[in-house]
Amino acid sequence: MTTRDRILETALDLFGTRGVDAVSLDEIARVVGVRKQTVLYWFESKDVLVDEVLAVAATELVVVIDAALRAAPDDPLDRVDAVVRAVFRPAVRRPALLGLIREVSRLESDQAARLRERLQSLVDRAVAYLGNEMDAGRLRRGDPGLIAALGYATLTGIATEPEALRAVGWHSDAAGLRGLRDELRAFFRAALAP
Amino acid sequence: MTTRDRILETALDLFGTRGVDAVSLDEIARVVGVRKQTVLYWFESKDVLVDEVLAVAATELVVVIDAALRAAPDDPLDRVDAVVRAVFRPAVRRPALLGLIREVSRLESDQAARLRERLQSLVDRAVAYLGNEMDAGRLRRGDPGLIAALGYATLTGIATEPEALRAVGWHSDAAGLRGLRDELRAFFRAALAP
DNA sequence: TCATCTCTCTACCAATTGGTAGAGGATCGT
DNA sequence: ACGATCCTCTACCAATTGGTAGAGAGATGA
Repeated sequence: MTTRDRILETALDLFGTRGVDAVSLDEIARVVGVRKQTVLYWFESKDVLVDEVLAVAATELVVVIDAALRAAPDDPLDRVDAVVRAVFRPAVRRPALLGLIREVSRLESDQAARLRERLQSLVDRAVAYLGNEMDAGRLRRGDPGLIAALGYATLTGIATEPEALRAVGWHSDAAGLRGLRDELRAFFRAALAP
Repeated sequence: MTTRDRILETALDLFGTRGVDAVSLDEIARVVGVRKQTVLYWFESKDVLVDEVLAVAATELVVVIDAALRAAPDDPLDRVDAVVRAVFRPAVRRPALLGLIREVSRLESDQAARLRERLQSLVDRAVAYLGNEMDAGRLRRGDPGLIAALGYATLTGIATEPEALRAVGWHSDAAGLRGLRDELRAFFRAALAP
């Protein structure tokens, strides 16, 4: 892997788990095994680095979701289920991914705006889809936009806050992961069923 | 209000909306209208300040929830509903409150540990209650701990991420707030009904 | 061989960080 | 009038921040 890619990956992990502001270029460089100035050679400033990291994260997310949807059956509950399963795996294995998206999107900045732009079409498609299925009576009636936001909040929240799970006695072993994933699926099914 | 209280309140707002690391003592002092050294007079270090702010936030949350539960009817769906309504108001009016709790609890630190300690009894009570009501057949069966975590994730997520709501075309006016609150209640009802 | 391009380095910078030292103005009970 | 205590101030500090300047090693192509 090139130095550039290693910097991107390391930055994603550090930014996502500890926050953009809390991670210095020096620290990223140290983890990669390089000097800070090498980081600044590849990315002209920290802002640019953050932007690129966000682009990587957003793309990764879109790809995973798209792939899951292409393979999913027709029933909307099954399709929601497919998305949950698809996002769940990278989310818990790499909490930094959703963590970073969440952290940045919460702030008001140019970066947040660009990130939102990159994910907007995904959001629009999801909202339109939910609306259609509600009209067809295959999903519980409600505001499609708010339902989508609630789903996002639930999934992102649970994936980015292992501490909350630990507080209720959950363990992140294989059985725990399976249990969590299935509980999450049942939760969404119950919440969305007509 | 005393200087100390104003520092606490300002710190809660700033920490909660922008993150602990991103907010300097200088900035807190400036907003309060005082010098940084005055902040350090009242709180011997930034760590101590963070701790005290967390204590305030945790206490506020516990008080609000307890009050709502005391006034709520017996049916578990109604009780969940009461908690949602009670937390919803301070959460959207002051996103910093839940935002701070979420941000800190996500990190692994002594502060996170102390915060968890302060909220643990609340969590334990909620989990035990959910378990009992499931046994009584008044709630959908599931892992009470995970269900509690999912509820927390949904509520906190939606309250701390206005950007996600904006992405689906939501507006934070009076009608929007009412709509969101009701959608949230319906979501939980559907997700938890037996 | 020479020049060029890619990549990483050392050395430095101004600004900001959390924190210390200690002076001085109020307000208090005596 | 008095010292004591409470509160905020100015002035400073070492460490860290993001960023600049420019040298030099190593490969590549002519």
